[in-house]
Amino acid sequence: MADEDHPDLSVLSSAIGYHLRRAQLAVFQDFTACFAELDLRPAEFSVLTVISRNPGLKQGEVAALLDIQRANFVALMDRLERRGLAERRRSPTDRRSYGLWLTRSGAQVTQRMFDLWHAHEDRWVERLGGAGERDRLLDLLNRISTPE
Amino acid sequence: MADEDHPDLSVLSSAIGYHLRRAQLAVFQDFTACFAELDLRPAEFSVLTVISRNPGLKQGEVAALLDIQRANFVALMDRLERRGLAERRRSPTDRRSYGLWLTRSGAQVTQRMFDLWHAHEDRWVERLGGAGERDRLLDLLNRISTPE
DNA sequence: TGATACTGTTTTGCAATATAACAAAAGACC
DNA sequence: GGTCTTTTGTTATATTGCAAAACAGTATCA
Repeated sequence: MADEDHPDLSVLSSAIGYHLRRAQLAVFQDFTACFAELDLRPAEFSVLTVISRNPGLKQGEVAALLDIQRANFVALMDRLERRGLAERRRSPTDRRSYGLWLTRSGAQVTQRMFDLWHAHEDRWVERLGGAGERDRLLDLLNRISTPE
Repeated sequence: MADEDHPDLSVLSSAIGYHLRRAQLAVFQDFTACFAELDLRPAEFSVLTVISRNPGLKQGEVAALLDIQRANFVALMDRLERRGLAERRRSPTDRRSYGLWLTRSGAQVTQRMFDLWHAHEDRWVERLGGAGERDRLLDLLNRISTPE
């Protein structure tokens, strides 16, 4: 039992999932604030990143890489295309599929995006106590999210 | 640029938010599977936990503790009440507010819930490499989610 | 050729979350 | 005591993220 002013949260305070959710929320909120200037959501950030590093990848491949359902990926890509950041180009060998590419404007935005991202990321690294702590965190998170 | 079979995800692979999201998703999916037997979502788990440890807390207080909007808490609590797990009792001193309590049946379910939870949690601790690693992870996550 | 599998798409539903507005009640202040 | 403000639970509504089913066009393969 807890006293009046300081409720007992001890069970939750040792729950991995509970803390993962809170941390993820904090980082995503900061992300949204940082990228308000470019009006980019986390999912769009990751899509632009993948396309910029791997131009020409098929739509379904990008979706699978990011664990996004093909069906949900459509509207996401529609928006990037409507904003002139990325485009679908018909595959010359497979008329069902599209390759995804950045537009010239999309490449510029992506460059600015990476700059913003480094600033965002650096702040969190500092808060964690340095790159070493960041690596430790990523290692632990990978043990959780890597299958098997 | 990346080769065909192994797309370059290096930028994302060092992104804290990206890995937080993936880890949180993995843990929550496992949570859902573990608690299918009791048909409890993560939010309901946390509410039952708080009420069981702090019976009589006001509805708004529980919501605030868990960072749940008062408005969204209503339906959540409605469901727990409809299932006979928890109940609202009018405060004797403030006719606007309710104190939240577990029912007898709710207390039993909560006990079973904690058992399931320990099994769920232990699996993840083992996967992390022991309680020491778990504590290290929680410490890092707290540095992220704790304000300032 | 014909059966089967893949690709992008549409539609739909559910759950989580956020905001605005409201009535009832409490508290503050003169 | 009577007004003004704040709190509490609630309703309604919109948005977002995510998942499943079904479909048409296309490729693959026996």
